[in-house]
Amino acid sequence: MDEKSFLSEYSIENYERPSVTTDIAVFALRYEENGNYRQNSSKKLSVLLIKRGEYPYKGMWALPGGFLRKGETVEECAVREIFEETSVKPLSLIPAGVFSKPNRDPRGWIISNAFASVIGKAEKNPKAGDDAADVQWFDVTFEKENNGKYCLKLVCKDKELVSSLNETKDAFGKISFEAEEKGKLAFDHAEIIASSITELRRRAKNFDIIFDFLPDKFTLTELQNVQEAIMNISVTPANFRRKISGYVVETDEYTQGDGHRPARLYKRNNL
Amino acid sequence: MDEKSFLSEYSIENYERPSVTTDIAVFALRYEENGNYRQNSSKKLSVLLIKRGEYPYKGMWALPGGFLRKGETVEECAVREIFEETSVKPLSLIPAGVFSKPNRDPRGWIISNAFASVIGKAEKNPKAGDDAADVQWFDVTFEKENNGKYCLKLVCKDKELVSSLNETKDAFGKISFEAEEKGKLAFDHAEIIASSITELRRRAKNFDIIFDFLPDKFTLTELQNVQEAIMNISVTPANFRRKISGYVVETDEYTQGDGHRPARLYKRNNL
DNA sequence: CAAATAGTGTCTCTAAGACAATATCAC
DNA sequence: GTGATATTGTCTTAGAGACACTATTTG
Repeated sequence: MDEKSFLSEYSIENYERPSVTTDIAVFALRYEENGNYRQNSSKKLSVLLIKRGEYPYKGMWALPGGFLRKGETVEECAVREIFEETSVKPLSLIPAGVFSKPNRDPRGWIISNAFASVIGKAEKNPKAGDDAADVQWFDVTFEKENNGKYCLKLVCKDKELVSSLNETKDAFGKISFEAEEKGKLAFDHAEIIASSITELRRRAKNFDIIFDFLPDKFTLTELQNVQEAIMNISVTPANFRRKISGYVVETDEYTQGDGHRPARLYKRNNL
Repeated sequence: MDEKSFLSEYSIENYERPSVTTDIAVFALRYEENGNYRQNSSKKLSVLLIKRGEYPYKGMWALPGGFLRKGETVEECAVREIFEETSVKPLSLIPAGVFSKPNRDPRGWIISNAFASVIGKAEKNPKAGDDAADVQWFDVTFEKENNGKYCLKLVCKDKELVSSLNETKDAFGKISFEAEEKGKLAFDHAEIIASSITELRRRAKNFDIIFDFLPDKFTLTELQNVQEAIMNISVTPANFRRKISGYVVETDEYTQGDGHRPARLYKRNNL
């Protein structure tokens, strides 16, 4: 028997198979005006959530996502699902882990490929797709508390979803999060969001994805605000500018009409 | 209708599903004696490959791996498959990407969760499992060449598997490898090995996984050799010792009978 | 002018890398 | 003693962080 005849007789149907999905934590910055004409808007990290219109977890909030189709990669699936459910096109796609615990989905054996994703300021006008009752941006805070637990807080106007997570290490030292209390979040999505933020922060540290949050041209202060919002830190401008200098190129353009000194616009240094 | 009755009527069988596998690049160090009683053995990074006993790719070399079973996570699947096929138990398991291109497997729609894994010196006596015709450790070199391409060379005694890969960036800037010429490696395993080595090197840089290559107690020179073998670099001992000092704890034991000054044994600093 | 942000200069401290020097064992 | 590795010390340089200072705009 040769390979060709082996393959013609081979039936993949003989084995039980799981369903495969992608879930995507889409991040953007929300700009909050503070009523003072000369003060810059403050920036908050926010994540896109869908209110589930169908069972299971009907009425609860969840990440956009859906089933992998034949002929597409998990990355293509992620982009398609984001667009179908929220009419938003992402600028980046960062693997955030595979979630495959046997009982993570009440519908059955379903494993999820998680991604963190970023869209710029301009494109953030989500429309709810067919399956979703609502789509909203939620402000994100994710912090370690004094008791060693992590608190994930998602806020949208009057709605507040709070989860408490433990950091766990498996036998191989891999760190992940386990939700002790997941608030009104569907499935294991609190854990996926926690992993996504961790991955996002790791990359923001080396200026890896901060550019995706901004238009082509931006001021260094804006860029600094992005990093600060993602990582929940505050940096001294002089030091930030020194560190970022190799990653950006200056243009001849400046901001205008802000009630204070204009700022030079920069572009990313694509090296 | 409530959630319970929704779930009782829900049939996951209505959707077409892929098969899901794990493939694991198991790494260890091979010690090469060089015939001089006072000289330390040199260390080479090696990866465990299986000679396929069945179609497809019968007779070619492949990574150990296999199908995900119901009730296990992808990590558990990886550990089980390594043990079944090679009788080896890994010390670490590092996600190295999800490979889901539609035609990556001639048997059909099969997506693979790749892992890089490490086993210590002691446990490296592989036995071939049922499906495998042979199991061998291959010395690994993986380098960027002058023409910008990457060369993956796997050597075991007289056998030499050479692959040439291009570094590709997808629309979102994610870097992966595409095999131009994959030698005698089955499936897309050249690409998986390339991604695994990249991930391994990234972690070795922060001393993240170098301890897994050694027994509990080790000398600092051994530890340095591990990092050098993985990353294909050479470091000045004085500088390595300073950098590693926070990650290790000294013991009162020393090596003996090596034909040169004894070395203090250290343990990992589990903090 | 006042308020706010933009941008520069400088000091300190740490860490990385290069390199030299000394210590200790087995034969 | 010789040849090998083990271990420590020192010099230089690059970079991070803290902080003070100057520059520029709009109402």
